[in-house]
Amino acid sequence: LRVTIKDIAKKADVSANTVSRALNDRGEISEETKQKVLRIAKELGYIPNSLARGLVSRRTKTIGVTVGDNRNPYFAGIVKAIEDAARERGYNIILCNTDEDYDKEKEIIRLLREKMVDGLLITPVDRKGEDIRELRRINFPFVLISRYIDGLKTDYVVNDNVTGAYLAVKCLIEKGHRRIGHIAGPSPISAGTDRFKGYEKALDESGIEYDESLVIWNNVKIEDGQRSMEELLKMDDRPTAAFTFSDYVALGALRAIHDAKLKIPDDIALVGYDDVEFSPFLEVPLTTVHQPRVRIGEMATEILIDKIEGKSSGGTHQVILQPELVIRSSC
Amino acid sequence: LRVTIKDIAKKADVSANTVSRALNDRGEISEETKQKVLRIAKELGYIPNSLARGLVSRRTKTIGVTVGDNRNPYFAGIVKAIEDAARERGYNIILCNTDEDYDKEKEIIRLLREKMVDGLLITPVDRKGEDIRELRRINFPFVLISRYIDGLKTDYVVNDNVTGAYLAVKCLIEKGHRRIGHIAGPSPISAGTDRFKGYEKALDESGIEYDESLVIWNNVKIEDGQRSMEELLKMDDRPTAAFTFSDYVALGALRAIHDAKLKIPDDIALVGYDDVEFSPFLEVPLTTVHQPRVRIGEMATEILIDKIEGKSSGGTHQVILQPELVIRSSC
DNA sequence: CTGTTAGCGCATTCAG
DNA sequence: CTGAATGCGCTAACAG
Repeated sequence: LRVTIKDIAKKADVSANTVSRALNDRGEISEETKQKVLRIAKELGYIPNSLARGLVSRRTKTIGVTVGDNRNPYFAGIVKAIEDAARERGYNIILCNTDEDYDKEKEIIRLLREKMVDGLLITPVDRKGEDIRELRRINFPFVLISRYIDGLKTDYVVNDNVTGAYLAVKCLIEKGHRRIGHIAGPSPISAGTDRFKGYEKALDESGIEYDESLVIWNNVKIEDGQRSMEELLKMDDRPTAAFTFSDYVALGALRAIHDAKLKIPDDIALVGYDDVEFSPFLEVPLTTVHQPRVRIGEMATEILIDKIEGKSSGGTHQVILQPELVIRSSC
Repeated sequence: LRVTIKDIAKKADVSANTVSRALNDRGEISEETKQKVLRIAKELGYIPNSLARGLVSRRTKTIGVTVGDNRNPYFAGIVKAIEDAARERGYNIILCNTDEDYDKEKEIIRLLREKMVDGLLITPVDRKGEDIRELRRINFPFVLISRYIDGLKTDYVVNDNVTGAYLAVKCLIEKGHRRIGHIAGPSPISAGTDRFKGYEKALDESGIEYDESLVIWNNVKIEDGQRSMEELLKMDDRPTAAFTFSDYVALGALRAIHDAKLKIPDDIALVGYDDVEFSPFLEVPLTTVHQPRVRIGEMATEILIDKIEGKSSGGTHQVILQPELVIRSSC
């Protein structure tokens, strides 16, 4: 079916090896035969077979990428940056969604290793991350994105979620809010607990007592945000403000607020996290915490590929970017 | 380095072949040796090598996916649906962004064929699509998504863009608008010209003369939408309404309108296309045309994998879904 | 400068 | 029921 170097060899009346040399422009070969082989290869519409090549070179030039859900514009931006950076260096990406499910993540990583990806870019779904620790143990190349694993000394590119959340909630407090809800992320995710810590810290610093009933965990999807905000709103002593785990989740919160015919920020103030594309354009422009998605994706990719190709400067790369509060009208 | 069936064979004191049989649960093999092999494989932490397997089976269980830009929520939704459906059937996806560039698309398709993907899910960037025609010619499995190639009888899943756009513009006309701008997509893309046709048709039907200066082509990114809307707004006889190629592009238009301190829909009405996640939550909820992204992604994936696995019911699958106008407050 | 040999890891003949 | 041989397409090592 597909034309191989053997076919070219036959037609060019040389050995398969010579064809290989011509195509890869490697080893000694006369300009004449090289040109001849190249010409015939083109005539025959030759396309190399990466499987065969990878089998011997032990390189596939593809990296695995796992994110929670590529529809979340935060992840979408990172994935785009990764894909651009990877292709720039000759790599493709296999994209997988974990849906923030640990078993799924484990399965995905196993599958990606079967496919012999050269490395992994992972947004781990669990701070414990036994699967990730295993990767570390066997020295498989990977870089964590946006989240880390407790006590694991490994490469990652994250942002300072504690500080980011702290800034967000402090902004709310400065506007006079004392009862502030938190529509939190999943607690197994480092970004979830870190943003919660920032929330706690801001309250604590202002002498506001922490009220457990104001924190609803495990919000990842839009519907999660809606349900949680509905819950917050039907409290007897409902909060006057809320900090959501992400802008994406805030979309659901927005719907709940809208359905309850409440006004932002007068009835309830809102602050998100991530600063995604749509955030400035919402019904009321969303105050949020900015993260440089392009840089995050690019850096993680560069670190990973350098490591794969042995160009790593040694040592572990632990990048912690400083987030930035973007104040708009929702608070 | 990595443990192979040979390693297992040695330890289990059987031939490599027997190991292969045990692992794949195929061929005759005694329950006893099978269990033994399986146990040892697990002990050694064996992970099969898909490259080797693919080299002989001529199957990689991975499909290539190209979209314009995975950050556009429309594509993001489709990609998520594809990934889910593909994994359900044991496939992974290699995701590539074309940035709506034909040369990039060509290069991507070549690369994906090198990687021996079993099939391709493509959002082609050009109605002429010589590269796609070539795929058809050699009978390589692929399904087009959201767009088609002129006169090419091949599988695709699209929506009726002419009708969708027609409905959108008619809605504007019914509100009394006569000068309606069109922030159009790229003209080489079938969806771009088809939505333009729908626009023209609606005008024509209402006896509104077509004014070329009201149509600005080639809008794909948010900034494109902004620039084009700015252009529309600074016209002497500026339009009182506009129809944008996509909701994503409408985001940019929104910024331009906002910067010009104009009100929607009073100063200028707006209608988009796609009905993405954020559309109901914008400053003024966006009237738009709904497309079922999950179904589109799922169907395309099913059709492709059926074809790959020879389960195709024969004939070409040309699915044209009917779009639905979703009226909100922007018009 | 070029051809021959061997092997990457696995699955598929075919013998036994 | 199991083992030995062969080959997928390509590259690397060694001859010539």
